[in-house]
Amino acid sequence: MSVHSGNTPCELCASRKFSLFADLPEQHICTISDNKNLISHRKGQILFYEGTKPLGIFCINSGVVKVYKTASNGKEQILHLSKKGDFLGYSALLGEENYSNSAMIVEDAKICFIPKEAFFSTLFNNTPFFKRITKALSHELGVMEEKLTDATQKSIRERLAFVLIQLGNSYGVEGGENQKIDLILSREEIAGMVGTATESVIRLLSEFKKDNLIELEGKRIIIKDRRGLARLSDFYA
Amino acid sequence: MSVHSGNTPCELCASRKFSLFADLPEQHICTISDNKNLISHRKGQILFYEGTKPLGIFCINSGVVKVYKTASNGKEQILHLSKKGDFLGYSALLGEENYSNSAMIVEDAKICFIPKEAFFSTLFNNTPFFKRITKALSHELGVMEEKLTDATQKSIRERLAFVLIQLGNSYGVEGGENQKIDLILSREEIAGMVGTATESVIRLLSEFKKDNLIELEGKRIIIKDRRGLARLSDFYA
DNA sequence: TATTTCTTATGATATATGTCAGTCTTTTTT
DNA sequence: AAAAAAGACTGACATATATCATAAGAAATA
Repeated sequence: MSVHSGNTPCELCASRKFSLFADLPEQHICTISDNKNLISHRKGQILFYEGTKPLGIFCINSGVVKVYKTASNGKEQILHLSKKGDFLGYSALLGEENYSNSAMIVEDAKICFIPKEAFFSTLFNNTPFFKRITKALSHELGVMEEKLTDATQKSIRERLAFVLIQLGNSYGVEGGENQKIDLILSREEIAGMVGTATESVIRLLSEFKKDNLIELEGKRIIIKDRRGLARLSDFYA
Repeated sequence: MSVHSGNTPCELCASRKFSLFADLPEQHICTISDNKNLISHRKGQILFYEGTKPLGIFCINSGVVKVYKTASNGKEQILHLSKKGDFLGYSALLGEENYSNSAMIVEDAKICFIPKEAFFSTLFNNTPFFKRITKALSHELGVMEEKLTDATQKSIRERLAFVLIQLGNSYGVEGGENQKIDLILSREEIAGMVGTATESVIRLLSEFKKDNLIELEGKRIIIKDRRGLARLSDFYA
């Protein structure tokens, strides 16, 4: 974990255009920029732990982070994956609560930490920005409600198919007919995304492979029949 | 559904002290008050439908409302129950999206409708109020994440026990050793809260009764052994 | 009051999925 | 390169829970 203080000011940051900072006025960008800290993280490192006190927010410059909760049986439920341009940890800050979830690096990452003072000062002096943050929060809530509904009403097979489609959308690189998911997740992590046992994921993946829906290349998954997966996931019904 | 325009100004509303409007300054209370509309709703009526456009927020003065999503198999997943003092529909408004869920009256209710203009004007001219709304939103997100984790990692029995405890907390009236849940829900609705089939709820309830955890009085449920239920719901902790 | 409709309840049955155990493979460490 | 650890995979098995069917009870309607 290495600190690059003063590295790449936000004004010039390439991943800013993907973020909620996208159209922040010059003045506020500078407040943020002067206070941020770019840190490099390796796979497996923890960004924050459930139950601890948030001191600022994180803005992902590169890499992938999983945000998850640890259930009482010890298993991880992955709530979402975050990548370039995503903000992390603002919900705990705005909720004035300790983190309700944990975050771990899944793919080596460069992440800016913005202390809460700088974040809040920008937020409370810039209503449009505050609105955008609130909008993002509301959207996230809707997504989570959808996930809850899927979790209780859909089968594991349907949910796995859906997770694969989503991974394809976010991390897919096209190659002819196929779409390769360019992100390495363990089977256990995929199980954490679906909310099931690791063995079930393994079994269903080989089934999907047998049915020519996907291709397996070690840990890598290649989607061969996106529509087939969509049909399976009950996306339209 | 009857309209009582100008009924009980917010200044004098008894349920305001339970709400996010609790310490709004006089001036803003009046903006809200002058624009609101108190409407009486009967059980079964719909407040809003998933997919439609929000035009304002709802503030519950009395009664109970269920907020739910309809899954692709036609079953309802109840996301939460709302009562006196609760706000409804602000998430869709702030997210600038159509309603992501529906709301139906579960117990006859009096509900104020506040048009979005009045709500927004208060929100954007009163940062502390905006903060409180955002705080509520963040909290809701955390609760939803917890529900998702429970849904994937706990058994139906555990979840039902937990739902009963929560219903006791929110709608319980004490009576000696026991706690009567003073809210009439169909078994189907309880199933919707737990995220399971109606028959499973019925079966588990009679099991809980046999184990002397609860008492059944028609649709009404009386909690006899709260600690027993808690133990059941939180097996590992 | 009779009739219809909805809800609760119980039984029989099927099955998806979790758990446990063991092997093989890949990755990491020494 | 060898040893150790972690992860992927497969099989056997148990079971919680969904589904279907049917009946009794309650509530709504005529």
